[in-house]
Amino acid sequence: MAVDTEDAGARRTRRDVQRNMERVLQAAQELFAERGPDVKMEDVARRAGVGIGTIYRRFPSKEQLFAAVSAVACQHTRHCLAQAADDAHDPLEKLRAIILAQYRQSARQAALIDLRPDPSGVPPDLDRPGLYASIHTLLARVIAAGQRQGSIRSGDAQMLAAICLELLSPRTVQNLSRLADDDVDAAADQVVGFLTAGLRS
Amino acid sequence: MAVDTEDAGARRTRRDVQRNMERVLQAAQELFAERGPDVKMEDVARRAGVGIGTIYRRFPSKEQLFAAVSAVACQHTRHCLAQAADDAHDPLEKLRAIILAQYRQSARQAALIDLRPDPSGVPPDLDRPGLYASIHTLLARVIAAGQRQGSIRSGDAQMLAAICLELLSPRTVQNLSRLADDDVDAAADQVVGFLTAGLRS
Amino acid sequence: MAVDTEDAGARRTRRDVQRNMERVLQAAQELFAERGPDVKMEDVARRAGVGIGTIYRRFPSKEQLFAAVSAVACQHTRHCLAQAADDAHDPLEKLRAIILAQYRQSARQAALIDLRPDPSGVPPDLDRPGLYASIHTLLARVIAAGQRQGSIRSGDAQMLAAICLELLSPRTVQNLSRLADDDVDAAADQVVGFLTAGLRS
Amino acid sequence: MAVDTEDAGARRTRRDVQRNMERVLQAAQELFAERGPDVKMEDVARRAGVGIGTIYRRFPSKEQLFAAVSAVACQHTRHCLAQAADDAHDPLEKLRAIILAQYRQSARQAALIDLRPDPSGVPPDLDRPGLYASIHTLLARVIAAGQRQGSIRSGDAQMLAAICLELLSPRTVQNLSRLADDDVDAAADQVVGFLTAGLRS
DNA sequence: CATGAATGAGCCTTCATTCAT
DNA sequence: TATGAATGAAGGCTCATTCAT
Repeated sequence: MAVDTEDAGARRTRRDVQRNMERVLQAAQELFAERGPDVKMEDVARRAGVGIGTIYRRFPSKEQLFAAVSAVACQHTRHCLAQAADDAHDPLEKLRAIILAQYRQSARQAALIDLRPDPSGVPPDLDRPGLYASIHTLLARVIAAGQRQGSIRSGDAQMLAAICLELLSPRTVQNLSRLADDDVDAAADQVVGFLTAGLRS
Repeated sequence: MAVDTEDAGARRTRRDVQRNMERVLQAAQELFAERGPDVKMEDVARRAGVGIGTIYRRFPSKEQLFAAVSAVACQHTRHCLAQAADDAHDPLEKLRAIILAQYRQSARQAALIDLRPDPSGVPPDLDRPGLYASIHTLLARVIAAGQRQGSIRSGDAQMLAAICLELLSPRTVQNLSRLADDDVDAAADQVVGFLTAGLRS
Repeated sequence: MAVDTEDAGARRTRRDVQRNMERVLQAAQELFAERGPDVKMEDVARRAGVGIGTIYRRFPSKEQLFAAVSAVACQHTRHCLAQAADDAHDPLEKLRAIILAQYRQSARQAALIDLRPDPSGVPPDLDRPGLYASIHTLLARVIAAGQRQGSIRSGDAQMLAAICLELLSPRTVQNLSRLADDDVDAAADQVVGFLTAGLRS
Repeated sequence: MAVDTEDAGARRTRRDVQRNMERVLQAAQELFAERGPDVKMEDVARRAGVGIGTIYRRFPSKEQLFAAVSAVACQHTRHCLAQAADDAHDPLEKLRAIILAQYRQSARQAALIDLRPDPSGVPPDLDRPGLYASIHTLLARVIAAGQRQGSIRSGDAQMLAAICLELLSPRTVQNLSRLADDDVDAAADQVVGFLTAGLRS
């Protein structure tokens, strides 16, 4: 029984810790998305409902917290986009699904991650380069497949994929969604219509 | 004679002042473009070759310096784009010219200004909203004209204009140019091809 | 049986507690000696193999832990030196024994305590002043005895004792031992020779 | 005249800056001596009568301020001791002069620098190692000279010099001076008497 | 009683802004 | 008027201490 009690205690503690870290990541994600990387650590702590020390226990610096947030969001994004691509068979349909996935995430308040290469290239950002490469490759393959089967007009698939990526950047998603009265599906439809018109052969 | 000397001094001073301000704006524009709005005022001063005090004499705060840089660049951009629109008669040609103008500016090392609305809306940015509105209106009118004459496919002209604007953002311009081996004309051609395909009816 | 069990448990617990405290004192002593008073409580806890909470249960503050370490080491040092003084009859021999005792402690990795008065006087250090006074008195008496019997040259016994103490400070012991290739007996011999030459009448 | 005025202005400014830095070094020296390296930068600034920013303008970190203080004091100390050694011809007299110099500095409130090797060896301390080596060499030579001419007893000159250095450490100087009712000359005399008795052949 | 996660005051450092020269 | 030294508020981070488990 003593053993059981101890185990339960240990398990409970660990669950709390786990939940605190999730709260921190969530708060950081929201604030970074809302106000950029210049948010104060204290603000992150406040929104997470913890003390600053708690953040620093797991993330030794602001930079690393930012990187962690980025990594988490990246994995999520990659997963969503790959999933969307898998769920459709026609290349144009795949593209449409990918775009809708990204636009709908903003409606779900899920953090959007910037999928574009960073021209300044300053922060290594852990997984970001890998993410960019994999997403870019994913899109380029889908487009190339469409070109081979004739449903997408010819042209540099790399460049066309890059253009798609630009139209999936967080700010673009937000701007276009806002212009469509926050009806992300409408915004996505416009973009999809535009893209497919622009890509179709 | 005393008067003459003073006059000469005053005139020279005025010319120096003028030149100093131009240097400051130039330096600020470059640094803001290179490293974002977090550059230090001292760095701006150093690159401009003046003391910090000199900057503060004309621009009472960093925010206002930033706004001034923005305003200058905006005016330039608006001028270029309006010019490009005037020089062509067919709506699609106008669009093509506008896009080329923006892409070529980055090749000329001229600072690109972000023409998109800022979703965070944080900085008042003096002239920016006006610029955005006028550019957006310009594009929407060109597109609407194309729709009326049948050369551009139907759809929400506001939204289509917004999509165009997203593809003219500094980072997009840089990313796509880089992907085309810094051949901005090639990048612009791809985008133009894409846009016209996407817009054409 | 319940009683027996509880008793056994209590006894075992008490033994554990005892051992934990010894470990904590040992770890603190080592770390204070190695890295000065700026060691982190967490490092002490880690080396002791306990949680920080365990330290705070017995020592309500870092200062008190430091004082406790000091007190323990002091008692040990005082014991060693008094012992050394008792084991010899000739005053000069007593001194020699005292010095050797202090130098050999450093070779045994035993923590050396600073026997000198602290000019800044900052930390109350519980027992330290008492220790200093008693050691100083001990040395002064040994020297005065030597002076009375003529084996030590005349002079202010207080001051001569103070000089001896300076040559017994931890850092001096370490520096001189190191210079003698870590041969503490050789270092002690040099100091003893020096001291006895300087003290002898 | 304009030129003159400007020059005067420039010179005056530079003099102020110079004086500020001297104040900072002075304040830092005093506080480091009084309370060790854990003083707050703000306290240094307050005692120097400047803002913290002013300190950071010249000394990019606390560590570097500390190093600068150390370096200044070192040069002064080395100068004093070398001077003292030059002013006497008999080796024993040289030693006496060196010791008096160090003891009298503490009376003059001049910062004493620790001339001994640091067993922990942690801080690089800019010039300190060089200082230690040069002082140690100086003392060893003086002692060796005394040994050659017979006025100092034989023994390891390196070790004897090290013992002298220990008796010249700031804390020793302060402790012994205090014990002699702050009569540093008396304290120095005792140490000199002790040393020469211990060194004389 | 032991644990170690959480806390937050406090320190070092930066940088926008002011002001004496 | 131009200069750049001085200022000090603010933010990142540490670590002694507390407390829920």
